[in-house]
Amino acid sequence: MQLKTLCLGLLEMGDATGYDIKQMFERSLNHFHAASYGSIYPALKQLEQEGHVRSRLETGGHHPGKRLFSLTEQGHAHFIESLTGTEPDENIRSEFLVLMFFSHLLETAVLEQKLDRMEARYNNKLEILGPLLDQKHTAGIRFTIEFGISVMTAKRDFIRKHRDKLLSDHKEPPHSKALPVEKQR
Amino acid sequence: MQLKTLCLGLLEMGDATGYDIKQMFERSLNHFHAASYGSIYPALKQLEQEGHVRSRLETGGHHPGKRLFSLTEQGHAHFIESLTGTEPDENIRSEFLVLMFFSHLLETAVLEQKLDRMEARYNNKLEILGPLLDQKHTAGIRFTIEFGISVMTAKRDFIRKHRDKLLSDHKEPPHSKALPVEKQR
DNA sequence: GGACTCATGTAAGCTGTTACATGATTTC
DNA sequence: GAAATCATGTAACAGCTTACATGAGTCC
Repeated sequence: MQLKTLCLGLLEMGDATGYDIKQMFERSLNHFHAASYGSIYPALKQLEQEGHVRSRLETGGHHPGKRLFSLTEQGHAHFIESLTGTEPDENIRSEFLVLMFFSHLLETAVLEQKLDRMEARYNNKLEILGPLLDQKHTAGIRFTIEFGISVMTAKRDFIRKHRDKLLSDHKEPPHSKALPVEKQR
Repeated sequence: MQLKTLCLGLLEMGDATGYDIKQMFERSLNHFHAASYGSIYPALKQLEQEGHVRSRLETGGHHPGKRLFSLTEQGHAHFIESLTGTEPDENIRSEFLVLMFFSHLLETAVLEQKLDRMEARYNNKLEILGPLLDQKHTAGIRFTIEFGISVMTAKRDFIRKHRDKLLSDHKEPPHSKALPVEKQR
């Protein structure tokens, strides 16, 4: 699924600026889809050329010059069609697991640091997801949040459970130069 | 992390052809990183230009013309450095969760189909991962397989647990045209 | 002899990121 | 008045996928 399609979907929830859409990505879709301004603004522009959205420049108010986008009938129809037609799937690219795959080539201290950082990262994501449950959501959105929490928890707990054994069984790789380990921020 | 770095890593396990590397991706890294021939062969070519790998054409044997790649000292050093320097992280792009996010816009039958297909997909991946545990692996590789199994299981079980409630609470979206649902393959 | 697996590679192009460039408004 | 947030956009280019093109060897 392209970003364009997703932008269309987010406009189903109400008119929004490019900035607003970026916020939604960061707040609600963060754990399963990212997007940058450099792709959002061009996507919106293209969608307008294709007639899927319309935009108007705000004149009064606090922020004159703001460009508010809204979905057209055509855009709505197109979105539903795309949704129905997309196969449920996932793309995962885990640098963490790559690191683990080659853990026998890492120094023990480095391996330990990677495990700890990843655990912290999962904890961090859980701390962001948790409070989202207090808000009102559609059943589907709630599903995505709870799904995210379940999966992050499984990942974090897996690290917690296997960390010590992995480290105690670990041997220093040959030719390791014992460089100082970069400090955790 | 770039594909080039990963190819270097796979060559740490022994000399290999581009084809072999593709096989490794499909067999062992499948659940956390994909790669196509169209990216593997150019990556290998570049790595050779950079002096990180060397290649020789097989002359005798069953497959003359096979190009076997091997890591150079420089390539090894570069790989270790890259590994040590990469932050443990993940990139997720889940079309499934996008679908769920907008589930209120899907017809009940379509939603049901998406959930079932995703569950089947997770089951499928579990069936591939399970037998990998019977083979001998480094502790790190075993970690990635078991991690994958834990996570896939959590995802599949989440769907199983929430499927019925989501479907029974679900309302047909307005203006749904009740098109026939594409049959499952 | 047909199907499948092994094996290599290129070209076009899609999709997105990073970094840059700018400026108004709000909060402290 | 400084910092943070709100707000829009572009240009360069990275990185990968898809589809194409080809051919030998193996299994049944």
